[in-house]
Amino acid sequence: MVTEQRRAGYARERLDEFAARCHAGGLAVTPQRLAIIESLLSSTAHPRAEEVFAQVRDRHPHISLATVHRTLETLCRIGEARKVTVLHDSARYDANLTPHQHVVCVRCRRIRDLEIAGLDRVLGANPALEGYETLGWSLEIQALCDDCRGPISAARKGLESPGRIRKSSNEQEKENGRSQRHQNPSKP
Amino acid sequence: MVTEQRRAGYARERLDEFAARCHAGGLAVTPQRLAIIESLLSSTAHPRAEEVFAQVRDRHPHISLATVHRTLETLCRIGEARKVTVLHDSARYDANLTPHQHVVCVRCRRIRDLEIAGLDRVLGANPALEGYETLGWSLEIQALCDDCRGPISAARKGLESPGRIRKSSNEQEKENGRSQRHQNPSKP
DNA sequence: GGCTGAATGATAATTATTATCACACGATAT
DNA sequence: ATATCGTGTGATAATAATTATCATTCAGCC
Repeated sequence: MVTEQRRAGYARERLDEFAARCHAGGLAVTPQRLAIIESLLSSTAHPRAEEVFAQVRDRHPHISLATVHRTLETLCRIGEARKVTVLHDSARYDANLTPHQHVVCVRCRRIRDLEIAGLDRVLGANPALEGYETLGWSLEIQALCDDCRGPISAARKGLESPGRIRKSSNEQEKENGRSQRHQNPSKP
Repeated sequence: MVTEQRRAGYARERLDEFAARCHAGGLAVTPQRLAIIESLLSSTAHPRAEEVFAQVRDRHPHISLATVHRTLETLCRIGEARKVTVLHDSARYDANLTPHQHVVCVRCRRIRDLEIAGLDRVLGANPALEGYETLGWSLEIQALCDDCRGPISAARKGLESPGRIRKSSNEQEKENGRSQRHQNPSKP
């Protein structure tokens, strides 16, 4: 995915398969969805919903911003796109400045520290980073924790689809982390 | 940072040095700041602002949520804490499903793809991941790009700290278009 | 102890995102 | 093709997180 040619070829391929993948995922192939995936595939800028909206609007002046948000999350759910910012719902802070990484359970959103040896060796002096002054890096592992693995319980049902988790009056919060927000099944 | 003992020792040390570090950073040492760093240091839960707020409130019933938000960002700015979710302001999407990582310029927030070899080898079969079903991982490198390096110009001042970037009232809009929300000088 | 600029609290404003719901339309069977 | 059905969409309201504003307070320094 380094050259423009490779990117364009990849995009064409993905676009060709899109209808089939929608069907596989039980989704209707709508002009809006096509426009959105096409816009995403044509960009290397990791756009925000608003930016996709602006681009798609040129050809679909009637499209709604809500549809763009919805569709982007849908694309992530069926594995056609991914969110660069996985833990996006609200900011999380950490005063531990020792080198460490994080595992995040994609369902309950709890975060645990992780020490992974040898990472700095892999990252150090990477030629791809030419022109950048590296300040730091963070690795996040998306996973399912023991508690959240297994069949979807009734309590958890309905949380599978993406959506901000809101404080619902009857909801008991776990020690930390809110309920699941979106699936991110993309496996590198 | 694996055992509780080590964590507690680290926290005590950091707390002891906190006042000195504030002075070094040109910041006043206020009870609110002390309470917030103490709360952060006492936790391994990577709390949200709201959660820190709840904890700090026990001893400082008059503290404002805005202060907690402000202070957390301040702590990040002087390097006393870090945001787990670096690109937090708004969600960013990527349709490129080939294995790749991202470099983010912390000033202009542009994201560029990166291919780093050997990462999967380092991550595979890590004993620290016991009890987790790994779904994916993402590595993000924070950096300064060529364009943004160098002395801070007047125009760029204030963009140093991570966080949402807003229109400042004195900043006249140069575009009529609606998406002038974040500093993002276009460059592919 | 008093001065001064930075920090805070209270609150309004802004922004991103999601919920709701009436209606449109894609998919499938006829 | 046509009718039918259920999902998807557009418009808009609602919600949540975060930041701005501004009067007041207080930490740091004399």
